[in-house]
Amino acid sequence: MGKELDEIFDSFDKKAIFKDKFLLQAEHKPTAIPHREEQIKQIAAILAPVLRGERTSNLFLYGKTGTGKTLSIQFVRDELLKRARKNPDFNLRIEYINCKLRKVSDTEYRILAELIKKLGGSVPDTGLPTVAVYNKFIEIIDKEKLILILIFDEIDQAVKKISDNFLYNLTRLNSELSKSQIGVIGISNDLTFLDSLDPRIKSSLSEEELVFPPYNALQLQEILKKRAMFAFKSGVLQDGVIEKCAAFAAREHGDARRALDLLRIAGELAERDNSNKIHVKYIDEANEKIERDKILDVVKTEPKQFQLVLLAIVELSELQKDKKEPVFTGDVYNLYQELCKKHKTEILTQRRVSDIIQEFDMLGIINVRVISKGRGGRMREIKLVVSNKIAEKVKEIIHDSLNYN
DNA sequence: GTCAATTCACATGAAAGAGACCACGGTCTAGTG
DNA sequence: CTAGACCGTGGTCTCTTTCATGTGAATTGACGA
Repeated sequence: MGKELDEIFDSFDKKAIFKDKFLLQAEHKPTAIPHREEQIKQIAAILAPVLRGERTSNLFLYGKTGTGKTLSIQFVRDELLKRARKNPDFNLRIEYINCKLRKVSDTEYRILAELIKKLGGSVPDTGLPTVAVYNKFIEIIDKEKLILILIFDEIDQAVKKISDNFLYNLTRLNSELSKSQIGVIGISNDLTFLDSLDPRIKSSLSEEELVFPPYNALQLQEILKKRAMFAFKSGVLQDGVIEKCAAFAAREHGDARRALDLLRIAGELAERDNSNKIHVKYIDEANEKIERDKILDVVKTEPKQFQLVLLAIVELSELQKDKKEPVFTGDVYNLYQELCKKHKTEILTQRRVSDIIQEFDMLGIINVRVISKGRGGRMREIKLVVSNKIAEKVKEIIHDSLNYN
């Protein structure tokens, strides 16, 4: 056994593939962001007044995932902070909050708590009235002259969960501050988000707007090439690998992050195979692996009731596959009830299951469309978007986790 | 045949309850001098 | 006398139920050509 392990470790030691894998990881911040020069300049121009200690216009950024929004804004942020340090007249703080992380920001309370924590205060996780947290927030900010810029990434998620008067409160907060000033930057990948807002909030939040268009395949290639040059040893990339990665990602609305992930995982797969070259086939494998990991991870961590609902969906779509009939809400609910009985679990109402189905849609495991069959009623048409192989795996996992507790 | 009303099977919303967690302030207890 | 243990109250959170209202088009049925 020891010898075998040695072999495994040895082969990793040789590092046949990577020179610097970190360059391909999502956390890596490149020093240059290709094809985003224009946006960066504009952001900088909009935010520049903070260097004089003035409030900036609120700013709103759109763009699909992986179009460089977060990267660009963080780039500008770092530059601003670098400069502002030289000016002792006031404090500049730019805080970044990702509203997608559930633990951080499912509620108004938590977002505020998170902000306060970042600003050096502390708030209990629960127990205080929200108003008290607001007051504490204001108190902390207004202690001294502070120019505060709040960046809310994926702000649409937060608003969906909370309601938009959170944003209203926030934009109105300036009037309660005597010394300090707050600027808000919202980032959203839902292009229709602004339209769904209350007009008053909309106008105050989006004093400035900026759109990040998706990268096209050529741009993606360029980005990948730049990174790959330093991330991989020379000569490990087979011809066409970059092109294929770019093509895959371009299909996914020009998602650069996805492209980089693909490349990195393809590299890892090659490494595991003891290959010293990344072949095109590894890209396909990597693509599959990303999908699989994403879904299996979700499935594993989902609570029992969710798993039962998903199991019902998976089994039904299996049944219906030959007939080419899609699955509908009612079918799912019926089977779900049976499964609950079988596993001695209490049965949730249809109302709740309806919501659960919708959550699976948002997680990207199923595809949902509301259709009307005329007098036959109105319901969701549910399609599983995972391959058969993964669906099988999902079933296995759910069965396991249901039987073990 | 045509057109509006009807009807189905849910979707979608709003409100509120249950049970868990927690902070805060007050009261009680035990250890200390 | 004081620090810490121990309540009770009131707040939040998540998950869920209950009640209410909305909805798109197939079907129905009355109507007129």
